[in-house]
Amino acid sequence: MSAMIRCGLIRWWSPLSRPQLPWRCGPSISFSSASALTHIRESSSEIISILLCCCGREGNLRLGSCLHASIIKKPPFTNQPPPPPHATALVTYNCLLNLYCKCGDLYDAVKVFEDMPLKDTISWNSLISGFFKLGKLHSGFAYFKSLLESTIYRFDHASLTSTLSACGATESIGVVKMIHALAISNGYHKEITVGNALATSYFSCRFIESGMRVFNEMVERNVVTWTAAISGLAQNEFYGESLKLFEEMYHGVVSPNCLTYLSALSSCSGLQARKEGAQIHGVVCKLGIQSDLCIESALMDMYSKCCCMEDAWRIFESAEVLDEVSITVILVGFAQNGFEEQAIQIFVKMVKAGTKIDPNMISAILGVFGIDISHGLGVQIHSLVIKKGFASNVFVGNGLINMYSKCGELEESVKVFDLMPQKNQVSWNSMIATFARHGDGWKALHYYEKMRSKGVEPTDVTFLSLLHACSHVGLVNKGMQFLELMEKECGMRPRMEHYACIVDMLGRAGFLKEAKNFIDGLPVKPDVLVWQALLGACGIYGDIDMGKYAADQLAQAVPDSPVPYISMANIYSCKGRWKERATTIKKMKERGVAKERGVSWIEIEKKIYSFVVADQMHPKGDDVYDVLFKLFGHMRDKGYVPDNIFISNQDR
DNA sequence: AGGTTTCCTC
Repeated sequence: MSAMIRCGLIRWWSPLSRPQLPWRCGPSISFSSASALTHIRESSSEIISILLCCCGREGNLRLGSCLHASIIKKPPFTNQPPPPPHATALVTYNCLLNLYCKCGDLYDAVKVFEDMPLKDTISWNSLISGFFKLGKLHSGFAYFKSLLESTIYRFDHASLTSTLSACGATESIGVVKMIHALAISNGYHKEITVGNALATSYFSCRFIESGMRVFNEMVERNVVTWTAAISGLAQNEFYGESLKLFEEMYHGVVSPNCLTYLSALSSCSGLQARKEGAQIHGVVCKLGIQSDLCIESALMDMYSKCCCMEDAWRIFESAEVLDEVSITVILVGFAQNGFEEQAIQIFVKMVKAGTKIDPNMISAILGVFGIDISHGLGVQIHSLVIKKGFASNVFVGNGLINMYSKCGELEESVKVFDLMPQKNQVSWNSMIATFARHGDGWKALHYYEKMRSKGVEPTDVTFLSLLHACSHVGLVNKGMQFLELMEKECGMRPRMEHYACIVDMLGRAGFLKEAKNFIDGLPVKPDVLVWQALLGACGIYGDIDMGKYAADQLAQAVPDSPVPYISMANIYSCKGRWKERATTIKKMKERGVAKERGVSWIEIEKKIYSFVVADQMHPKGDDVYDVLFKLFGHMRDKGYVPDNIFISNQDR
């Protein structure tokens, strides 16, 4: 019996023979507890240790504690003939400790630890990593500290790596630096696992340079090392550097693994690097891991972020298994690439099919709501949120605020916000944006003050919404102050959107010269957004000269955009300069720039009717125009006069 | 290991 078990275990323990998939845990102990116990009476402590390890691996606390009981009843290490008894006792105790830690029973783990007649570094490490793996970081750090201060026991490389793993989660950079120093002074820094853990922790704490320094100075590097750096860079949004490193690895001696490909793909998503992403797609196909669910999700995400929904959809359709993540990815892809209807269809299908819904999917689908999606469905999703018990999720709450806000239900947004048990920066930003969107700039500023008084730090989006609010209320000085606050006090570099917002604000207030001066003084080359903002303002004030300048700049930036021509044509129209208007339109046509024709549509009893200007296609067109003219009559009687300012004489 | 919410102009 004992030989059989041992033989099986040794084969399984050997890393070479251990299958990669789908085995994730050890062998199962199939015999019943009772029969196990009868054997145990005669078993050696070695076998008990092995059995305890097995129980630990598969989380069999019941059988494990039976074994523990049998040890207490008849301690194997005291009656066993072969010495040395202490060594055996230590191993058995360590296995026991490991069992309780793995099963999450830290209370008994500590009891075993305290009762151990003899401990070694492994005992300490087991307990410390047990605490960390169960998220009891405080106790873990406390035991690590005791180990450091102990005069009897010495820490080793494993104590350092398991403690480092907890530093990443808490972003405790101080502890990372201390462990780094300890590692160097004790010669453990050359240990590959320590180097890997150090690099990983530095990246988790956003100390990118330190992480890279550790990586660069490592004498030996394995897949884990490379992957730590590639994913560390990706997680800190250094996508380009991450991909560069991936390329270096790919041409080197160490082969990437599944995790490396996932990290590289996420960098491609961040960079919207379709070409590189597709290359990795090819590589994973060659390796035969393209059907791994994680790889599939990462690929779909990459294609979605590169606006290639057809490619993303192909993967989704051919996927044999779907889960919450892959569904979320496709929902976000459709939602953010302007395919709101498709996203809704998939979501509704999933709900109807009884697919497991999670909060991430909900916040993803809430992203489809905009001005042209009816809010009836939004209300249904809100009730689903309450039914599923997701109402306290921050992401879901934020999604609901925005859904109501974009559907024009301001009070509902406020209600959701007030009821949220936890709010984050995005929640506050969403409220500020909501008020800005609804034209209540003062309320937006008020919520900003409230946000700061609660100790919540603003983000760049906060400032964007504030600038938006200032723009609509005409608070030019306040807006300029916010820009300064953002740069000087918060140390943030404004994005082009911020600059465009300032130009918009100055322009709306009629400060066209100041807007141009502001653009001239920018530290970066202005882009489309900025010129569009200036051009828009010229349109409001009918400034032909400035408008021409802005339109020229815009046409240079985006040669195939109709916007500069149409805007200029409109400015000429409202000044009555029909000749220049005609020349502008002619120029646009000569350059082959096409204006996309505006299409409107209406849904009546699940049928969609679309129509364009002066449409004659509808079979009941005459009746439609009849009603339309009657409505015009009513409008005129009520005192509403059509605004023909942009329409030239020939079009009237 | 893969995913989610906020963002100027119209």
